Amino acid sequence: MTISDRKEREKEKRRNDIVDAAEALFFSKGYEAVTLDEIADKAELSKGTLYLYFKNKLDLYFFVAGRGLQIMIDMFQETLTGEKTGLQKVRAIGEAYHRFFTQHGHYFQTVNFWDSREIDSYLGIPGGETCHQLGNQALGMVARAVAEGVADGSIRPDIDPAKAAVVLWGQATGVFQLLQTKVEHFLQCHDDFPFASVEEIVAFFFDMIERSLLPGPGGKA
Amino acid sequence: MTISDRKEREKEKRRNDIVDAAEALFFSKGYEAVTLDEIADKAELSKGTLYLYFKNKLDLYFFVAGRGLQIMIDMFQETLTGEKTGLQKVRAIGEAYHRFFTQHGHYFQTVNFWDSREIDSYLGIPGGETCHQLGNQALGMVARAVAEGVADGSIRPDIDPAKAAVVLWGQATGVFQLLQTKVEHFLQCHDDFPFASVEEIVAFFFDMIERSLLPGPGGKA
DNA sequence: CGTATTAAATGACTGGAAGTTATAATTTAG
DNA sequence: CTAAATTATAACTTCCAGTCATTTAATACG
Repeated sequence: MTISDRKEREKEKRRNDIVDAAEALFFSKGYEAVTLDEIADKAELSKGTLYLYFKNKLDLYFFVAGRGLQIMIDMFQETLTGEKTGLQKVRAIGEAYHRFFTQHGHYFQTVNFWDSREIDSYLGIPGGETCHQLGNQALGMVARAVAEGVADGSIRPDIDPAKAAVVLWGQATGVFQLLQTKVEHFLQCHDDFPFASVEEIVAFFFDMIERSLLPGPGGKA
Repeated sequence: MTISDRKEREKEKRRNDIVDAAEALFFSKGYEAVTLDEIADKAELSKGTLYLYFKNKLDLYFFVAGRGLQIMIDMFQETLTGEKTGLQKVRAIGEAYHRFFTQHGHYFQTVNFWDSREIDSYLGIPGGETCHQLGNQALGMVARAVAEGVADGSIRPDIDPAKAAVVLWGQATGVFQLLQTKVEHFLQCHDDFPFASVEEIVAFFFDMIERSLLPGPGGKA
């Protein structure tokens, strides 16, 4: 079926072009400020056509988020090559997540927009389902790294990998989100918050995490 | 000026009544699904009148968030009574934040909606300004508790209170947010995430935090 | 080649919601 | 009791997501 295959590929490419246009606009103006007419314009298509490829505006936005998640996962994958202890892998993922945050701030924001919604609100929408799956994949990578660390002794044995993955994920996301929305504020309030840089805070955060995972006194297992 | 005082109070009361109506609707249907006509209806006022008391829909929503923040701060205040070490105070605030999250989930969500926005997007809106101020107040309480802990030796000395406050706040918010939006999912996926309860995760989170603040080996100061 | 059938694209249209404003009602002051 | 000022109203405007009848293009077939 080379013929319907080609059509399939063309359709996929068209879909991709639309996401390209949408992404540029979303990144520059934010979700609400962008209209579908604008996107259609930029994609050199009519608005009606958009609805042949996406369920609605949110679905389209979630496709952008899906791209972000894929980039993030690829960055995780890359960083896991080489010999590492479980703890080192956890740290590597954390640092990759931080790189994703700094190098792809717009994607981070978009992913967060998806992630901060109740599950029910995006299951049933194609783009949302994709995000859901990719999100689980990312969380699974963290859980696996923690499990390895418990196995090889680099992480304290009384830790449940699944629980730890959820907590680590929430923590990192929360810290990055706070930094993204409030950095200028913190950096400006010299009196209350005399920070040198965002990196300083991130370094402190990673240090905290490592301390809490390390085997040592107080292990309750 | 008892006369303009009374007017002032009446205006304040009217404003409060509107927020009451808005809050009920926002809590039951979410921000986007609520229309100003509905709110006006419920408040037994016309839509135009709402604009005499609030700048726009978002401003009104931020006033609800402000209520939430005030409740939260009051809970923090309450929990800080009695003799406590700095570390105990940090933990107490953390637990109060958790209680706020469980007992006032709708407020938590509303506050989060505000908190996850860039500063510029809410400065200039009265409700947003209020939230901003209250948010700083809450963060300040955390920073002060950490500082006390460093002073009394219950927290390791190489910690910068301001930095720690930001990180702790981000961490807790991120974990709670993740739990709020994804609990059912985690509790349902028995295979990957065999959780007994949300409390278990929260307990684990608090344990992690305490470990990372405790004085002990590895202190780099 | 030319015609019929199917698929893809269009853009005018609809419904609904945020925000405005001219007018009316009410309250205050003299 | 009347004039001025404040407060409330609801009809109106604007804008945008989403729909659909129609047109255009692609494919299959005689």
